[in-house]
Amino acid sequence: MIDQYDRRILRILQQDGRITNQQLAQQVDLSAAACWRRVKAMEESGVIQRYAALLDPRQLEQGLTVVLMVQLSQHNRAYRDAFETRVKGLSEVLQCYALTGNADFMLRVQVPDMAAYDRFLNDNLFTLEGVAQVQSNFALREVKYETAFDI
Amino acid sequence: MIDQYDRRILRILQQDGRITNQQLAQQVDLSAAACWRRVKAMEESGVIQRYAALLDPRQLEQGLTVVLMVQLSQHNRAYRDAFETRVKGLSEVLQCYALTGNADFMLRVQVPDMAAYDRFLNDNLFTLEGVAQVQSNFALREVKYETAFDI
DNA sequence: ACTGAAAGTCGTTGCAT
DNA sequence: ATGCAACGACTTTCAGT
Repeated sequence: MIDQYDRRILRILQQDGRITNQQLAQQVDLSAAACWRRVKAMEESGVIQRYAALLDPRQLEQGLTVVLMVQLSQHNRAYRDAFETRVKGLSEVLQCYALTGNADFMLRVQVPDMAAYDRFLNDNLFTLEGVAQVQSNFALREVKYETAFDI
Repeated sequence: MIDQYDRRILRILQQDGRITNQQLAQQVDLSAAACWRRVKAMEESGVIQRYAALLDPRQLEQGLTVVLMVQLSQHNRAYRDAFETRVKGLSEVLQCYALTGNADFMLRVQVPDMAAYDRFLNDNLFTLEGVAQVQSNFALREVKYETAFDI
């Protein structure tokens, strides 16, 4: 089970995924070897899923964020699976959740500009059977973007 | 400016933020020193914002994801700033975007369970002046979660 | 800008507790 | 589970192109 040492390790790694093992060990007050073994065990068990560099989309010409609410026309398995499989394969879709409420799915899409978004919709979403409604909400501002949650 | 070498470096770092500089250099076909300087320059300029370990919320008792749509009663600066400042300070709120469309904001909140979400709403959101409507959409499933976008 | 080499630091394993 | 010690691997800097 995960104990307080693990939690402290995770809290730090969420904020700095590239901290050296030695520094990490020092901060959580363990020997380097003990700390290292704990991190490896959590990578193995999937508690730590992966490490990522987080980039600035605006500096990389991917500055348009769109939040989409999608409704399917019927809630059968075929439409749902087709939609989810498509979504997983689209590199513009960074996040997708199946939701309770009016909309069936929420998507976050990251594209360079409106022209690219237009293409994205026409080529990838409107071509899908069973997509009844798509509401596009454009991000005026990113108020907060955090990957770290409470542990 | 960012060139093709930088792009290749970024693509790899998005997927594996803990790759060693040596491996990275080998994969992009640069010497270790050249690769290292490019990475440092991109960290300096903010193209690389930070490195993060991505964890599994379900294994850490933070398994309830909620997508909130929030409307303010008036669109003046005071209400908006109060809301945004509050949101930035709440560790349960991992993402928040100011949006076009009916809702003014979309929030993604990560909590352990419904009881915690109830507390979150009552303590942090309903206490704010100027919040006219809050629609909570609970995530049934995480279809996709990606931090990497096209470069 | 780049490479190659040098020096210092770190990761990783084996062993003992 | 842990710490210590050793070795190989890696990061980082610097001189030279």
